[in-house]
Amino acid sequence: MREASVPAFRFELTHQCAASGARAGVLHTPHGAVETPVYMPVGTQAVVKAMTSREMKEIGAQIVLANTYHLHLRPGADLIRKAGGLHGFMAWDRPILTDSGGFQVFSLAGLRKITEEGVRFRNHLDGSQMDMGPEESVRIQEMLGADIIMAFDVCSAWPCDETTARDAMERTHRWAMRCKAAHQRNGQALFGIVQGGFSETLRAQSARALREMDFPGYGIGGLSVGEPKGVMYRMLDALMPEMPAAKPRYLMGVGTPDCLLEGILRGVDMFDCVLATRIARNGTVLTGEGRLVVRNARYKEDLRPLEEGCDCEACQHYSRAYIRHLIKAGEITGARLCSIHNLRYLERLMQGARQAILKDRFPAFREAFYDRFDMRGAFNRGEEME
RNA sequence: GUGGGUGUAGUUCAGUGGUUAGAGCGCCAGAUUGUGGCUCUGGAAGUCGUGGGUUCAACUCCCAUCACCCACC
Repeated sequence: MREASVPAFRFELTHQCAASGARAGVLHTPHGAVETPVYMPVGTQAVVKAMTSREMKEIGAQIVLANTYHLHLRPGADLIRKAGGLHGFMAWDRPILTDSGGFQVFSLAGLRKITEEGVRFRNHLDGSQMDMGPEESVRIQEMLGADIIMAFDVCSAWPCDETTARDAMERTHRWAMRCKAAHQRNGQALFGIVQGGFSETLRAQSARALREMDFPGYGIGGLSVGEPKGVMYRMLDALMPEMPAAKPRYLMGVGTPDCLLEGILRGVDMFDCVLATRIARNGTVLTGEGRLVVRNARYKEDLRPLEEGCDCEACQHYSRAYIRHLIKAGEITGARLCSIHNLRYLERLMQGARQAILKDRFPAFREAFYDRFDMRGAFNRGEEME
């Protein structure tokens, strides 16, 4: 018997920009609505590093990620289920998305063996052996209780020959079917994941295959793994026409501010990325003018905020000189303030994008971003290889 | 005053006759895209206390001297 009290997952496409492929919508979940396009902060271990759930709310985060592999290893899904699922465990009453552990299969290469059945890991904490497959991943994700869960997929590397990419893609499709068959939890949405390496043909083929399986939403995986940005954009261009308009599209692991806008331009609704919080902990922040390495000596006596006009706690109360001092001194609060700023920066960027879409002015918004944002340096990765 | 010890990179120290003297930390910079990351990579930096001497060759051995430390008068 169905639990009528659990609202079903639903995506509402609110508006499509008349001047581009950019979309604005709303994800309706058991824990409330998420306005898209959305950047989802990553909280691998049931915490966005250095942040409390209350602070995440103050920043305006609508939804956060957690990771099946990491939480299964420690502290274990049983404990989290007993604690009221991830929502209860981490005191976060807004939506949560869990990644399946598929990406860990990829990033822990060398410590694992993949077969059709699943993956055998040597876990990175104590080296002991563990198995994970589509059914196991879904079972754990049901216990964790996120609003959106991801299929257990096979991610191929960059560069990658077409045969390897095709094998990974086809296995991803078979595993997607198995995830769907295994998934039972009411109200929780299971997203399939598009793979296909760096072949436009395979990407389109993967999107079609997933569409036929009829998932409530679709991840786009296997991108932003080191390829030039132009390659990633070509893959998006190739697969997007095959994606059902009525379902949300989630570009996994992206990214930098410019990549977010390029994704939105091409019709992506959801993103996640560790970049903002990771670079924050190493003393780098994002601003409308580009990246600012506040750790650098040039900011030693700079009493201005990280970014003029930013409404975040760091910018409202503290100077670059102070935050640099904290970072240099290894003080935790330095990492916290940079994280708060970067998360708030991306939140504001996405809000701006959404407003522009609703006014059919997304291309102009994107142009205005590039006019100010300094793309020199790291954010140019791979472009010279084009 | 006597005896002993120590003086080498910003700092703490390795280096005891043989190429352009090393390390940790610090400093400077770079990296970071579904987090194995308070991480990783690279760089700058020393007339080896000073002055003599021995030697083909001295951070290294000898003498003097200065500074600091310890012990004893």
